[in-house]
This record gives sequence, C-alpha cells and structure tokens, in this order.
Amino acid sequence: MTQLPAAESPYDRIYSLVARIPRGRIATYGQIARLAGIPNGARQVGYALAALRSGHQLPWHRVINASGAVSLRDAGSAEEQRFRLEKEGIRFDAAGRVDLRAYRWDGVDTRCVFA
DNA sequence: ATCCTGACTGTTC
DNA sequence: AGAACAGCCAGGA
Repeated sequence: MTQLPAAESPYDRIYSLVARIPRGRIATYGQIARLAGIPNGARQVGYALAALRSGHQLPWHRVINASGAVSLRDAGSAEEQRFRLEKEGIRFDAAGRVDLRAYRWDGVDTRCVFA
C-alpha cells in the first residue's frame, strides 16, 4: 500500500475530538472540523453528528455553530441540547446564544471524561 | 456521473 | 445586529 491507509476515517477523528470537549465547555462545528484536519468541513461535522446512533456516549451537545447558537433543526433535539448545556453551567442569553469567548474550548486541554 | 439536501461559515449589505 | 449569498464536503436518489 503506497498511500497512507487512514488509520482513522474523518468521522472517527471528528468523534474523537468531540469526545474530548471538556464538560462545561463548547466547541463550534468549524473548530472541530479544523482540528480534524478538514479546514472547511464544518458541515461535515454536523453531518457526522447527525449520523450518530442512539446509545453512543458522545457529548454531541457541546458542539454549536459559530454564532454561539444551537443549530439543530429538530425543535425537540435543540431543546435537549440547550438543556444539557445549561445543566453543565452554560448560560444562554435572551437570544438563545452563549458567550463563545467564555466557553469555547481551547482544543488543547484534551482531558475529558464523559458525563 | 449529476442533482439535491444539509447539526456550517465568512463576507457583504 | 440580523439577513442574504456563495463556497464547502458527503451521502443518497
């Protein structure tokens, strides 16, 4: 095999990164994509998360869009995401957005234990 | 292979 | 600050 056989698929890298987001912190789709080596793959991150099956242990709720708001289409899921974040101490403003400056994950402190 | 859709984003108005 | 646009990449039909 001449080409480097991707030890991990882009999706796996995305999932690994999401799993590393510390509790009480958040990351944007574009941020995860960039860390995963996909410069303009923000949508792919969303796509990857949308492909998640029930029963996984990924803190998917810690991923939001660049505006600091929840991007889920489904109202119910969006509500759940917000609820989970608030439970971790994330504050939402009247417009339903969070302060990215305050909660954005550095991408460096890769210590994270689920739940 | 082509077209459409989508948990996105940066730029411009 | 909010809305419109175009660019992006992957799947499924």
